[in-house]
Amino acid sequence: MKESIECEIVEVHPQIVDRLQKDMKNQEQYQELSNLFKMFADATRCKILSLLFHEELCVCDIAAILEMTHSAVSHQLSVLRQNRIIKYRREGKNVFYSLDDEHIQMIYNAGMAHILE
Amino acid sequence: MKESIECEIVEVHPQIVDRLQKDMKNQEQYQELSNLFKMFADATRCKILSLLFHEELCVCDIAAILEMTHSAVSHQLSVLRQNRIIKYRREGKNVFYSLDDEHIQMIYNAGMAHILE
DNA sequence: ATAATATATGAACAGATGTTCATATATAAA
DNA sequence: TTTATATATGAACATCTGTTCATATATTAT
Repeated sequence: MKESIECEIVEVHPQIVDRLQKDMKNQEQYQELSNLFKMFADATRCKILSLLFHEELCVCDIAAILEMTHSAVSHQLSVLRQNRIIKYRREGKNVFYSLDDEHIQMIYNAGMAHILE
Repeated sequence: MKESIECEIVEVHPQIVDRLQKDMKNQEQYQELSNLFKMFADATRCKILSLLFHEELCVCDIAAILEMTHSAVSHQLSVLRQNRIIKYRREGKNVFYSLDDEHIQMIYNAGMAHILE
């Protein structure tokens, strides 16, 4: 704690700290942003999203493609749905999922571009 | 388990499943992609990155700006460094951190565009 | 060499996350 | 209505994650 308190008083570069601290005022925005990225921060969800880039799919097909239980897939779809990443449409017994907006693919592609460089 | 086994045998749309399953072969790539997004999936790391978009900064300044302990900041910088998101440069007692490549800001901006829509 | 400052790091801990299992709901067919 | 199929969901559990605390290392000044 000693070093911490001293450094807050002494501040290595006070003008830099003062200037940049103003950009940090919107705490909620960073929380929202990190929550968005959290949706991409799991391999299963990345796979689901990359599948939905092709076409809308029902839970059963996604589970079959990924060789996972329906429950695990449904839970992840629920997370993605609650975070407005995907939307759904019921058709008889099936529920078809698709992307909610095209920003999602842009984020995904930006990440993929980094991986593939 | 019953439903799961039956559905893997019956497969709701076999041709769709067969076709899309081929894209799923590169499991490692999805792991790598989700690991990349994990770097953005924490509010503290998002703040650190947004600071480094402006200029290189030392640990002490980042800690002062974010009003966090040096230790917490240093741990996060260590995570970002190990994942090649940021690089560092020592100058006397200070260690200055900066972005490792410009893809990082593109990913961040794509996420921010979604938030701000 | 000693002290001070800046940063790094290991261990511990609490909280978050993802899957599984069991069960519930919804729709359609018989 | 009963049965089968598709999906959803709550609880439990193990694992992962982020912070704190204590301590270590590195550099500079005295």
